[in-house]
Amino acid sequence: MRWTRSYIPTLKEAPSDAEVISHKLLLRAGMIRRLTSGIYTWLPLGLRALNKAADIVRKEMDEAGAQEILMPTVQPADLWSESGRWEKYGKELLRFKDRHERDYCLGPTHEEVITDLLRGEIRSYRQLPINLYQIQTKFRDEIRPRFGLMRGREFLMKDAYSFDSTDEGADKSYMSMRDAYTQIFTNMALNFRPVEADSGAIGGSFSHEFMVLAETGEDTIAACTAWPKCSFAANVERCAVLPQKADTSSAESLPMLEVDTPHAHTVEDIAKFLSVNKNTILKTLLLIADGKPVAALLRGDRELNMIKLKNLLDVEELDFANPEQVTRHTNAPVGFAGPVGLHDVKLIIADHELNITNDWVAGANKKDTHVMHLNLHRDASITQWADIRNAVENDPCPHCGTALELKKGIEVGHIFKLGTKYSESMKAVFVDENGIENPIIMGCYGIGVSRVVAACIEQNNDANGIIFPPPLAPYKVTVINLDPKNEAVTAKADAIYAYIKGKNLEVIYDDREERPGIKFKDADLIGIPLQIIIGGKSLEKGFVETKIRKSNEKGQINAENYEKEFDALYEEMLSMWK
RNA sequence: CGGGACGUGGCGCAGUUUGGUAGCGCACCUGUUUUGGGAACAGGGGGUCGUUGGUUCGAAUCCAGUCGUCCCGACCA
Repeated sequence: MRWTRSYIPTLKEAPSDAEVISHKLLLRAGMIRRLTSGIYTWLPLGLRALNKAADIVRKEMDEAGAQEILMPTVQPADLWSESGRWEKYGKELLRFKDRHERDYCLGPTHEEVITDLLRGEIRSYRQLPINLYQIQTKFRDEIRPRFGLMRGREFLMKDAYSFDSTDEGADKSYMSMRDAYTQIFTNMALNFRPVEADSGAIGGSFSHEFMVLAETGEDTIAACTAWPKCSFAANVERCAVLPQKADTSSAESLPMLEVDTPHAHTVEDIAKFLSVNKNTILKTLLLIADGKPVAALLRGDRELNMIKLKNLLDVEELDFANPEQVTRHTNAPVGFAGPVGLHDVKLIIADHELNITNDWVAGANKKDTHVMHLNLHRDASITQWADIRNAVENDPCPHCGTALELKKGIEVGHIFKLGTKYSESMKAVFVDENGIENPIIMGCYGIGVSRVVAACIEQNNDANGIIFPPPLAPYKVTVINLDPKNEAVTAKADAIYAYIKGKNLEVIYDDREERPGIKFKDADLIGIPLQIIIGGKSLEKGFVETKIRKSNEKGQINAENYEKEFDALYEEMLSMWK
């Protein structure tokens, strides 16, 4: 493709509303433009990268035995009522009515549609297993779209759904998708990790996320430092924290003692006021779980993990209590809650880490007062000891005990074993060998294709722009004609361009009548892996210049017999990404 | 939804405090000279100052509403 015939509107400066690097570079490189919040147009260069990602996904899905279909974007409300999600899904589901006042939504995901499709087709176990997927535009009315493509409202997603007649079969389907995903992200030359994840609103029994490691990631993952010997990695949301040995040495501790702590209502304040470390303070958080008050006890320097607590209590809604509720249940303003004397709070959950000592500082449920030497076993009545805090750096790995480290990640893929959640509510059944009707066992598997492009750029860039890995690069090579008015230069550039095109490599030929500086800057910005530069000065000396974007390695190849040298250079560039 | 910031030619910004009829850099058009890391000079085109209403002789500027965008928190590919 000649640059003069393509539409690549690069920008010298990024629009001020772009914050993260991938968003800025996508805009500057002329790959995307914003239409409205969280909704983007893909320009030619960007679309090429997007299609590369989609093609890699498609190839591996087909390889894994899945078959591509295409489902509608607009979905009828009835289906969502059947699964129960019309009520449950919330505002993220964009709803609207047609001219007959019938309710519809834009599909944020397609479990309902695919289940509806297959319940009409599948009768017998002989028709299973089956795995269908699509690469299609999704719409989720996100609370806060941000970071350009990273969290858009409209985005391209690959979603696959597996249907099995047995549990073992479903596990096999799941594992095969896990392998396919690993292959897909490997083929994209991304630095990623599969991690254990929470199954969230989609439901189901277990799931893994695929995380691209990047500083700007919105998720935090806890990974075992013994990698790759131990492969454990989990979203901190669900990373188990193992109980530690109880410390019984201080069992005969001092009697509990009230102390005045005027105006000290944060852990910080109390630590300062009493000159103690935050980890000797016990904090008591009041929450409302499906309308009932719950107290969660944690070490002062820890964070409550709402997901763990929610799963433990098995409730629909879990929220922090508001100040009035706190006052009602503790007889004190916010900041003085403690585990002793919470009469109408029936559920008191203590993080099992609190076992390590029997000497705590805690709130006294009285204004401006705390207690010292609190012994939870002696002084409080704990409903349950459990793992309810977020994992932190250096916690032991749940698999091997080695220290964990925390890393930032961008979620680009998520796989779920759904079980019979949808097949039961929507009556998708089959008849087994014994003539008995059973619900189909399902799995669902997603990849954020447009997010992959953003994540790739987050991971591969420098001060000059994008550094595309060859598998996702819109073009593999760029031929830069530094002086289009110079006949000798142009003849050579044309010839090299034709040669590379003839090899079936995608090549963008910068034939613009611009100053060299502009072309160098643009080539770096759009991140094409290999640059071939033809200019008057070097051509007179009998060579053309080359630059590998990733290593910034500059070289030259013979201008007369460039074929072999080019081929070798191209291979060298590819090997840098292996 | 709560908290914060912003809205002025395509992009980046100044001007708003203290009202007087819109400016700078980049980009664009014409010409000349240039031509190896975002050229120089000269000339030129383009803006209902997000929008609505109010105050005023006069509003980008003051007041009120409204729309939009971005950032920080609960969601998810």
